[in-house]
Amino acid sequence: MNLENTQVQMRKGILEYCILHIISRGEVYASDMLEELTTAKIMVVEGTLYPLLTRLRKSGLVEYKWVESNSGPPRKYYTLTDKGNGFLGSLDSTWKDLVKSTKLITSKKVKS
Amino acid sequence: MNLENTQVQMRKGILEYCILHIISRGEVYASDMLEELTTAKIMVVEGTLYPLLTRLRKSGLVEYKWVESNSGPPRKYYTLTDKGNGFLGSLDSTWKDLVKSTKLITSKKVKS
DNA sequence: AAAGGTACTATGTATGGCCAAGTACTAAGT
DNA sequence: ACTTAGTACTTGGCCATACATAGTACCTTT
Repeated sequence: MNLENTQVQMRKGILEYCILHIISRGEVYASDMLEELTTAKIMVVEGTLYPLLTRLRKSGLVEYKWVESNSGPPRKYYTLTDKGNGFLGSLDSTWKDLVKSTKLITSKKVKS
Repeated sequence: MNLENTQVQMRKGILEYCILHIISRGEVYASDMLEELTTAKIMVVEGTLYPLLTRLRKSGLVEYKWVESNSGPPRKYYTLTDKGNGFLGSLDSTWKDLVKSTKLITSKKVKS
């Protein structure tokens, strides 16, 4: 039980939420997402992102289409399905509740 | 990949953070923690809490002393160690960063 | 002594993030 | 034409946590 490990655990599920949000804003492919996540200081590696995208697709939350690139191999451009949109809405609520609950716990003063 | 599952994943790591916070405010035993977590709408069951407390103890973040109860078996009252206090401080930063990063992602407007 | 409640323990399952190695395609250098 | 480097995506295995479930131990009440 070290710090690094706990930080990893804290990210669980949140990544999925962030990815769905990014995709909801327009067609993107994996490298776009990695860039945006990195900018937001959420470190992610390929081995995490690609399996996650596969899970999302298998669950019918996202879909993709191949698009040719003029500087490398073709890319999978992802978009949200209707189901994915509904799911994202639920996650919004879940996340807000979680932040609120945590704030309640962590901002409580020492009992007198 | 259903909603309930994702909600469980989102909680990972956060529970540990909340528990440490609760213990940091004064001596408590398991049922006290369960009550406070439930009040904050963070649902936890015994099967999750007790193993977590054991992990925290084995890592030297918390310690406990037995205290007799006048209405049942004796209880383990937990307190934070110095190490636990330092750890909690780091988690505070980690959590704040995570919330900030998530906000950055989820509040971004659709690209024009 | 029996019944019920409280406090804690132990075992097994599932999931997701991560590492590491690998495939496939394109573009540029020689 | 062949090699090298870079980009995009895939796959298999490992680990830690949350949870369900069952079980142990102790105390009080009747």
